[in-house]
Amino acid sequence: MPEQQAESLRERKKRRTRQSIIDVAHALFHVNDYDTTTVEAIAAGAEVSVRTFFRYFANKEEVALAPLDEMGELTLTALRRRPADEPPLTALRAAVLDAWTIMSPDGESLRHYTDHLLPIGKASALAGAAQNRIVALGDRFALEFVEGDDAGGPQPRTDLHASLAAFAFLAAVQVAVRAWCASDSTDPADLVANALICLDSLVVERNSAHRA
Amino acid sequence: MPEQQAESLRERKKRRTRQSIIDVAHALFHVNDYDTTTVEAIAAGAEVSVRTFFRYFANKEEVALAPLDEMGELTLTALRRRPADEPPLTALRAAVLDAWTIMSPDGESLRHYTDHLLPIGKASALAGAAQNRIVALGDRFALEFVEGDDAGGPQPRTDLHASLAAFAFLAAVQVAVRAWCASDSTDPADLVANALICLDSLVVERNSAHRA
DNA sequence: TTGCCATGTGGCAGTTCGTGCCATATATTC
DNA sequence: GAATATATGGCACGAACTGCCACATGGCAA
Repeated sequence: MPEQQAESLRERKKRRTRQSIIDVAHALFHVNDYDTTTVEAIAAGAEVSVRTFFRYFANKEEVALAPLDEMGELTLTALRRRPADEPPLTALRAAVLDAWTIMSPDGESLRHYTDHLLPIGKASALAGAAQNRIVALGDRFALEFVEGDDAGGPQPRTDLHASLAAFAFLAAVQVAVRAWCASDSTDPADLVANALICLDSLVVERNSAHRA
Repeated sequence: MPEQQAESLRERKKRRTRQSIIDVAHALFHVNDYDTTTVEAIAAGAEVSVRTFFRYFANKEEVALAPLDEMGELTLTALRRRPADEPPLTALRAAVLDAWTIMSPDGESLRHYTDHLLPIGKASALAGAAQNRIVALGDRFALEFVEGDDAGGPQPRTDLHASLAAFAFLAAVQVAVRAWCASDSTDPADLVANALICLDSLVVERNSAHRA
């Protein structure tokens, strides 16, 4: 059998356990909220011990933000598929739209993503943790724009510009997401619309509205 | 006595206790690091009970980030002094430079600020909490650009643009701060230089460097 | 001064998150 | 089927908080 399953029984079990924990956790987050849901309850629901829970996830935040991480990976993958000579913001804009729409033709991926967005937006304790992940993601985005240059050493200017593009982009997405969470819409299309407004106005920001 | 002291004895004691906690905490953060410094040790150093510590600060992060909050307030004050017809990013850029330089002629304020920046940058646990404060600050910045308009109701487009300006600005500052923390410089002037690069390139981002 | 009231403080018990350690159970390999 | 590797569970423990109650201290009026 050439196309043997690469996953051993052990790995399959681990994968299922991990997914089970995620599912149970988010189900509980939906009923109660994040803060009042204890790790003990999640572990019990997933039929593992609390100790084992912490072997799969370093902390409670991590399981809550797992979907966000997934979307980050999707976007990073989409970014790497963009032509190498594209300006950073253009590439990032296209990448996130790819990750949100094209990469899930039925829109299920985006729906699955937005379903977990509200609980995150409501739990203020999660906002900080989410920002941590976003910073890490921004650094990886930035790397895409500097690596490949001749010298491997630090290039302050280039690094600054690459980081700036990445984090300005992430700021735009976050503004869109936060506005979407604050609105009473549950339609992912509204989120995309918000994101388009923000991303488009990012590059023409210098001409934007004046103060009140 | 018309110019009587507005502060009662009680308020003076509270202020001193609060400042004492902050000072002791940051001194300890400097010796050990943030994570290994216990609230118990801080409370003991400030000669208050742990219970009282938590009456002054909701959590350990809050005392660590107190200097950051101060600088945020300074910047917000500086922003409000800018002419009302200035474009958002221009006003924000001027405001933060004012807060960092002009508002403390001797540069002591900025030095005092940067002294606390390194410990924050090193403690990853603090990064998330810092982001929380920054988000709150961004919202207040954004309010400066929408309030005063005729209708008090929500104006999605305006809000999006105002928020975007605020958070893109904050992203630029953060990139500058992070780069400064990552470098081995302890000179506040280098931080200002970084910030200038980031803020200036933010408005011309569309013409910036291409991918590797 | 004396007394009353508001408020700041300390101590203690208890909950939750998170970790180190060790014994046990389950998978993999030979 | 034995030897080995790895996953799991249980327990004890530390640290961050919180609620509750008793006490002390400052502010104020008679």
